[in-house]
Amino acid sequence: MSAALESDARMTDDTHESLRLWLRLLTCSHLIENHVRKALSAQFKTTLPRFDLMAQLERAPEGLQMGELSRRMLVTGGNVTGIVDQLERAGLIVRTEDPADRRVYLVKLTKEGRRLFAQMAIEHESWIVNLFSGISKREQRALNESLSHLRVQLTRKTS
Amino acid sequence: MSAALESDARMTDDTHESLRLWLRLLTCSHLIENHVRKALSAQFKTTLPRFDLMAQLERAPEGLQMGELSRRMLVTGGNVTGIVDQLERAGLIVRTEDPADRRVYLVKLTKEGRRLFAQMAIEHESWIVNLFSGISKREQRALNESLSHLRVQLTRKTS
DNA sequence: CAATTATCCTTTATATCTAAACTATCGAGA
DNA sequence: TCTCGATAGTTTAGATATAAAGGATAATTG
Repeated sequence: MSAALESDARMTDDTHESLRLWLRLLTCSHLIENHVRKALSAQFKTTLPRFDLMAQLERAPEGLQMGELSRRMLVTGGNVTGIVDQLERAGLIVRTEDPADRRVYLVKLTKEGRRLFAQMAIEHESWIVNLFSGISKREQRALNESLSHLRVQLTRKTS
Repeated sequence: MSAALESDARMTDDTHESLRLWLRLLTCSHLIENHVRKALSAQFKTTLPRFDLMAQLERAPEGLQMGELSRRMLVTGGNVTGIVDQLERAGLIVRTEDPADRRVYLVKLTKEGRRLFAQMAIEHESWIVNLFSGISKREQRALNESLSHLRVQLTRKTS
């Protein structure tokens, strides 16, 4: 991001390292995101947020509340409302009312949603495996370890 | 993303590792992005894409073409048009005409843009250093190394 | 139990973002 | 030169995004 100042004498080595790390993290994410977005659009006429939301629901067969979807997807509630509207209109998910708490919806995949997601997930797997195929399994494990650690720290610092 | 299928017997270890890696990469990016976005909004009433665009220009004092901004920021040309419009309206950048090629604009920071970006960059540095302060310098270096390698592979595979 | 506060979701206004179509200009050949 | 394909940038329509305000329901508390 502001690697613009990387050569600034004021910057310490730590600053240097952290800024570069952030820049690279963002670049890698965007490259993968753009690739997956195009593939989802070309092969399934759908979008990354919709796929992401369906993936969350696939992992939670009992259904999820709107707020829980918002937390897991790291986006605002209003955003979730919009994506759920689209997927519901397409018949891939349903809002189920909770008799115990009338403020709440339980969102679930429909049978058609589960069927379609299964197809998309298989393709998605192959795209990701291919994108990461250039780096060794040992290095992937090391990256996974470090990013897991980073995620914990970030969750602590940004919550 | 589709970690939904992580327990699927069909999945190899490689699939497992790559999917988890992609999921963690995306999560870390979003956590940092959201934090920086809120800080930019609160302290400078601006947005991440605008900051990003100004950072690109700061690194290129001679100015950049719209298309070059698009490539460096990993977003579409139409998107760059919109962000440049906003920043130009705010007096932070200017479109300069190129007499040699009338299709082209050279976009540059104004004096006010450079002044404001310098302030923002200092704050931005401190946010990033803080967010990464939970992991050791040695681990940051290792992450940097691996992500650099990954970026090369991704650029090859997604271009 | 009535009033207040908190929670859940949606709506609104605005800013990104993409894909695709469009305009203007350049450059390479016939 | 004239045409045609390539390049640079914008515009359009539609889907994500946010922040902030609003509406309904639940939970708390005096």
